[in-house]
Amino acid sequence: MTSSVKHSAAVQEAWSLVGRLFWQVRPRMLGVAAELGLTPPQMFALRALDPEHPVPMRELAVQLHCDSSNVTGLVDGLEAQGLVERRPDEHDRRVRMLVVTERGAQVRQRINEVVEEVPPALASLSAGDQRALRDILRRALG
Amino acid sequence: MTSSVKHSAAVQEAWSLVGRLFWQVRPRMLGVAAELGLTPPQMFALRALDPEHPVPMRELAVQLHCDSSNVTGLVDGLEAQGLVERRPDEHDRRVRMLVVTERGAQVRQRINEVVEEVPPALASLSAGDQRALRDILRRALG
DNA sequence: CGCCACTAGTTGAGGTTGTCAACTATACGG
DNA sequence: CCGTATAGTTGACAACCTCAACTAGTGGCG
Repeated sequence: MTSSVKHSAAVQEAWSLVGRLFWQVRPRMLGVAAELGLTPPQMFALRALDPEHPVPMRELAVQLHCDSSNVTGLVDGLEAQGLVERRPDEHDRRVRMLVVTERGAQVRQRINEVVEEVPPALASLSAGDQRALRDILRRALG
Repeated sequence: MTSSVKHSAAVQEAWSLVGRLFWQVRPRMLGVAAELGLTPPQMFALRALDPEHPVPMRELAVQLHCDSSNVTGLVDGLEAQGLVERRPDEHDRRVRMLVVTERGAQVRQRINEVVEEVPPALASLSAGDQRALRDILRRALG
């Protein structure tokens, strides 16, 4: 379905280097999940939630690109560990709002610390390169 | 365990933008796996193999950062679809070399086309930015 | 009001992933 | 030749993920 599109050799190589970057970071992600007693999907789910703004379960399913029934299980796990609560919605009795608990917020914070940890390859760049990289990516992603 | 390290705001933001890039691409990855009748892990496994240079199963386990017993199952799946063959090694009768079949190589090619497809955000950069991006990432990843 | 189509979430079946522990077969050093 | 180490498989078990079926609740429309 996806068709081959012509790309410059430069951007092609850049993209492949970005791929290597992510591959390098993968073990760290799995590590923090294990450290916190979460499975990777549970970790992504918690990270996708916002402690300030509860959302319906459906919303989480959309953000994770998965089926609602899958979210049921994920949330079961998070709720069992006291990281998230299902709270009935006031206006629509069908929906359950996902509320991040106090402890859930702490765990989520810890996850974010690790996820946002800049990989050594990037950290070792010169200050100028770091700024240039940021500026280019800003232009790319708006 | 992983501790917070000081990073410049610039590289921090750059890294977070890279994260957004990957999130954008995820659906495409899942899509091509489905299109080819593969599960994502099977797809990664096939992609990790080199049609030119067969490797022992152990080697694949290392590259995928997973247990050998897991590789057994993955390879079972790929072999059942005729994409990979287990071939005895000449020098060590314990090891099975993983040989990508003709059809396996075609499927792998298709996977790579999609994986290497540069996301629109990067493709829309100016030629100069594309080259600069490549050069910076080269310096980062050596 | 009363029907009907639609939506949120759960449940259960079924296939896959991933880990660990136990096992077989083979290699290799002393 | 014996002991230790390694490659791969198997089985048990927990989790993921999708689909189809179901319940409960919503909201439009005659």
